[in-house]
Amino acid sequence: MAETLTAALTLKDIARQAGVSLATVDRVLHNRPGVRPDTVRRVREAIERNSFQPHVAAAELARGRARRFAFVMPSGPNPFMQQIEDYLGEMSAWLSSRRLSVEMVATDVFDPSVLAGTLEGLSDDYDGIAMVALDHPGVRAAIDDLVDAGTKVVTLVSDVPSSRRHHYVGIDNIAAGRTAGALVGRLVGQKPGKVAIVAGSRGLRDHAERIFGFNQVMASEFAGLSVLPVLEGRDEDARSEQVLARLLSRHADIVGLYNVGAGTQGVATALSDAGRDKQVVFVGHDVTALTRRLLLQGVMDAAISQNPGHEARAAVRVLLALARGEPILREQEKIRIDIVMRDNLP
Amino acid sequence: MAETLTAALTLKDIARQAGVSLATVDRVLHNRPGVRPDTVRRVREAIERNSFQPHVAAAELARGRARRFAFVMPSGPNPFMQQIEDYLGEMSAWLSSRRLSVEMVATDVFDPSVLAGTLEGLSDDYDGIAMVALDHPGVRAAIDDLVDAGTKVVTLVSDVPSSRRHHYVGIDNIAAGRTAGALVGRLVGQKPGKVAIVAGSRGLRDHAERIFGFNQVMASEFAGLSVLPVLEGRDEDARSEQVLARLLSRHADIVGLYNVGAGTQGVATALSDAGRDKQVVFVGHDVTALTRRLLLQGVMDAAISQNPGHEARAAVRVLLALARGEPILREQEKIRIDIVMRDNLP
DNA sequence: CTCAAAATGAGTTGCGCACCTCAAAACACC
DNA sequence: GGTGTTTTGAGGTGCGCAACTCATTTTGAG
Repeated sequence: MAETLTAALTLKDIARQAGVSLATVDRVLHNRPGVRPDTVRRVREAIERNSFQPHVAAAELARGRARRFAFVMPSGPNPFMQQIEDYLGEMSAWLSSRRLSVEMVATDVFDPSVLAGTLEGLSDDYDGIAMVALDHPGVRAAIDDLVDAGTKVVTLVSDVPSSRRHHYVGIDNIAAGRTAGALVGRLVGQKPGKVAIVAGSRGLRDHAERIFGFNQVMASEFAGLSVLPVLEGRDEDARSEQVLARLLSRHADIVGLYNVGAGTQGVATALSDAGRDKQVVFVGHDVTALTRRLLLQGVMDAAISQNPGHEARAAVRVLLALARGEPILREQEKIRIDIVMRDNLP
Repeated sequence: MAETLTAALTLKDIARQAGVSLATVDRVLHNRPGVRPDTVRRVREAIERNSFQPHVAAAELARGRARRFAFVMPSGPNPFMQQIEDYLGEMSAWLSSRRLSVEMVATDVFDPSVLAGTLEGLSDDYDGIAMVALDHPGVRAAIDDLVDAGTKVVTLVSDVPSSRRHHYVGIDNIAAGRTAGALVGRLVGQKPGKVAIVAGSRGLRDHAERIFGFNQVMASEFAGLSVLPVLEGRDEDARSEQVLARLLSRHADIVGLYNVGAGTQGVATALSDAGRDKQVVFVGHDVTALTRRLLLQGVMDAAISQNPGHEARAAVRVLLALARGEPILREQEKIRIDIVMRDNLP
């Protein structure tokens, strides 16, 4: 246990060791011009050698101006997004005691040109941006422009992997689909039969990925179950109910159901009205007031969830770490695929 | 969106508003003596009125001395505890850039008098302590002494609810047991039969609670399954294997198995040797290299997990917030009961 | 060698607060 | 009224760094 106490070095110590002045160390640390490459190397070495870390409190204090972050979210009512906003609200004391400001920017994230237009002016106003974004060339270009302007960008829930965004905060949707598939298969048991899928639209990247993962598992491991063609409910209750009701009436041997997106209320209603809510294994996404109730009632059997509170906080922490040049705790910021059943409801 | 920019008030502003000097505000803020009750009230009101938050970076910088935390953990090899240590190691950059020191203190947490003795001297050396503690009167008294001395105390993994510890970082073990029960019951399906339980010891609080929750669910919802008396494996592989092997040979109709604690290798071996690893639904705890392999092989069907990385980080964050007098983000620090199956392995 | 440009040293200021001292004022009590 | 005690004001210092200014030295091109 003879660990030497972390010496609490300061910039001054580094300057002395490197044989330069404080100003030069400061220039190196902030990549400012006016330092010979050889000198840069010497300073970097001194920093490495002592594994020196600038005192974040001192740095933050000296900065003066506060950092401003924006969350670009879909306009219109959406319980999941609403939860993210709520959790940000709960952080307000945490944020203000760090002189951080977080603002919400609502826009039509489903229209690439509208979204790209919204993003355009933002880099002047904000140090960092978290966004729920569509994967589209126009959006990709807008993101890259933000990055070039020095703004930190993280994608939230839905990724744009082809862009140069700094980080993605969300789940692996293929794995989520696989998990849903395994749950449906296992919970159905030995019983052979058909499995239905209700999605918002096959065009949404995350939905497509989930369906892909789901089918993967069904095909490879549950030969007794045959998957019916995907129904498109457009994430709306009325339409989801309608298309599912028709399917149920045509197939008496449906034993499993995977609801990929929203429209959960409609799906549940169709099941109940057909009097088959107890026989069909029903797996969906996200823990909301509704899915919570359906789980407790036994209508839903499991929900695949990405913790929205975690996502909101992770996005803020990642933006902050990026802005400060701190390393990101990858393990901490990774969003896990939660399986939520009645007894481990959060 | 006409939200007025958070005014970034300072102590000086509060002093002016309350009509007192900086020194008096400082006294109120730190509960130092020498201020008339009426004046205290005026200052408090000014703080409330502006919902003023001291700038944590400035406070931290002005403090000077670093904060020291200790993790009191069981000595001897224990993969779960090892993981917590590893995750703390991954935080080292984060810690040192905040001038925080975290030290590990190994002790025999299962011997109340040894543990109490270890805790005794610690309050002089540390500002905060996270501990894996037994629920025992002697330990409770030692914890209360620490709290009285001004040290912040959080219990980790295993709680001592009767003590005055400031916070518990860990899961609700009854709910964990219920979740395990629901999983075994659901995954077994319609098949009737018997269910075995292997625990470390019925004397451990967390094991007892898990068994309680498990039995609760089995009794109320899976009438077709009968639970056999609990086997005690002392968390050792050899003994767990031995007792389970004997049980398997006596009961040909075992369809489910709940392994409450460690000794997982022994349990798996017993199952495999009996050639029944595919027929018996096997649910256990924690994601380790071993359980990961068993899940992938299909020997284990699900693992109930409490994210050790999250627990380590949450303990540090809670200690820090307590030491600074900041509010705790309860939602963030809550440890969830994760259901881990093959497809959502983290 | 000369001169401009680049690199560097030296120094200052201020961020917002904790923590300290010392003196002055207000107060309580007899 | 005097005495001792409590409360308050005023002020200073320093934490470690960012972000500047300005003077000086070094470098390279011609």
